[in-house]
Amino acid sequence: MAASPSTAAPAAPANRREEAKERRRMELIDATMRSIAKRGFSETTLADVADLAGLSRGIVNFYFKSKDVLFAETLRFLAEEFRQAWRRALAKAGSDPAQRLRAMLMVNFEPRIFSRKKIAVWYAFWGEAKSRPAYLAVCEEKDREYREALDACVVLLIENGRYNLDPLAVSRSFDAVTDGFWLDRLTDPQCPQVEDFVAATDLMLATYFPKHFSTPGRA
Amino acid sequence: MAASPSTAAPAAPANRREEAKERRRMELIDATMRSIAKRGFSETTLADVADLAGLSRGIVNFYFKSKDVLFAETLRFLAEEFRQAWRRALAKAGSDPAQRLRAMLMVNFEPRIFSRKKIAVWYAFWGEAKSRPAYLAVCEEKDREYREALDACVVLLIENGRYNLDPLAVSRSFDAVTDGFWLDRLTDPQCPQVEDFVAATDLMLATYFPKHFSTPGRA
DNA sequence: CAAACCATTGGATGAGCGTTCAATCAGGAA
DNA sequence: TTCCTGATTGAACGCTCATCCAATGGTTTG
Repeated sequence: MAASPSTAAPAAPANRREEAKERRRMELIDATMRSIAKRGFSETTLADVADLAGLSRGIVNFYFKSKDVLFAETLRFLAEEFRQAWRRALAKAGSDPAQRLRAMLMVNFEPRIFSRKKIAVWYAFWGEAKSRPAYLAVCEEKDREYREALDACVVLLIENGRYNLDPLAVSRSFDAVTDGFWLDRLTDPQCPQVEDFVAATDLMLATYFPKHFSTPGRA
Repeated sequence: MAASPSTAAPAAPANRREEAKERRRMELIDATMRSIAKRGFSETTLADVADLAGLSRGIVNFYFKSKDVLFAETLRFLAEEFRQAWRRALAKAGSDPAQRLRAMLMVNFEPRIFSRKKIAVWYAFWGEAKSRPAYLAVCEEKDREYREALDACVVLLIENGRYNLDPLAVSRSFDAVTDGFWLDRLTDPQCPQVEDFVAATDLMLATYFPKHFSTPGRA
C-alpha cells in the first residue's frame, strides 16, 4: 500500500499537475454527460461541452484526441462506475446467495446510478452502439461481466432452494427488468419514485424465490 | 363501409397518383430505418437515406418538409405499427384475461416487431427523446396506451385468481422486462433466439400466475 | 528574479450537411 | 400527337461544427 518514491510527497508539483489534469478530464466528461442528457447525442457539440464546463472552445481537443475519444471515455467512465458499484455491493452482501442477488439488482437503483442524467447517456450510447464498434465493445463487456455475476447468484440460489426454474431464463429476466426500469425512468417524466421500482423488484424476487424473500408490504 | 364516390374507382388516375406518393413515402421511411440501424441516429444523413432508397439527393425535402419531420413520421409509423399489432392480438385472444395478457406480451416478439432494424430505431429515438418534445410525445402516447391495456389485463387476472399481488408493480415489471429483452436483442449480437425470450416470458407468467399458466418445459 | 514549460485561449480553416431551386423528365389529358 | 401537370434531379448556397494552431497567461524550476 505504500506509495512509490516518486509519488511519496503528497503535494509534489508534478503530482498537483497530474491531479489537476485528471480533474479537468473528469469535468469535461461530466459536462459531456450533461450535454447529452440535455440536448441528446446527435446535438451535442464540443462547443456546448466546453460551455457547460466553463472553459474555452478548443479545450476538448487538448484533453482528448477527438470528439469520438471523448465519447468513448465517457462511456468507459460510466461502465467502470457501474462495475465498481456492483462489486462493492457484492462484497458488502456477504455470502448468502439471496442477499447477493438482491444486492446486485439494487445497484441499479442507487442514486449515483439511477439518475436521469446518466441513464440518458446510457440510452444515447445504446442508440448509437450498433454502428460504433468501440462503444459496443465497452457496453458488451460491462453487460457480460454483470450477467456472469448475476448468473452465478441465480444458479446458487436455485440449487440452494431446489426451485424448479431455468437459471438462464431467470437471470435474463432479472437483467432485462432493471434495464426496462431504467427506460421508464428516462421516458416517463413524472411519477414513479425509486421506491416503486425497488418494490417491484422485491416483489419479483419474492415471486420467483418465495423461500428466500417475503412479499413486500401492500397498499 | 362503402367507399366515397371520389375513391370508388379502383384504378382512377388520381388514385394511382396518391398510391404512388404513399408508396414513396413508405420507401423513404423504410430507408430511414435502415440508415439509422446501420449508421446510428447521429450519423444518418438525408444523402444516405436517399441512396438507400435508390433516389436522388433532394428527394426527401420533396416528400417531407424537413429532416426532423421525416424522423418524426418514422417514429409515428413505428408507434402505429406497434399499436395495431397489440390491438389485433388482443382481438384475437378472446376474453380470457390470461390469454389476453399473454397475447399483449408476445406481440413484442412478433417477427415484424422484434427485428434488430426496428429495435435499433426505437432505441435511437429513446436516446434522443429527452431533448426532442415531438419524439417524446409519440413515445409517451404509445407507452401510455399499451400500459393501460396491460394494466387492465393484469388487474382482471389478479382479481380472477385472487393473487396477492400489487397490480401496478406487476404490470410495470412485465412492461419493463420486454423492453429489456429488446435491448438484449439490440446489443447482444449472437445467441439468444426468439424462443428463449418467449420461454423467459412464459416462465415469468407461470411464476406470477401459477393458477393460469403452467411452467414451460425445462432442459 | 528570470527562464522554461505547460495549460489555455479563441479565431481560422475546411469539410459536411440540410435546404433550396431551376431545369428536366414522365405520364395522363385533350 | 401535343400539352400540361407534377415528380424528380442534382448542383449551388449558407451554415454549423470539429479540428488546428499561433498567441497568451500562469506556474514551476533553477
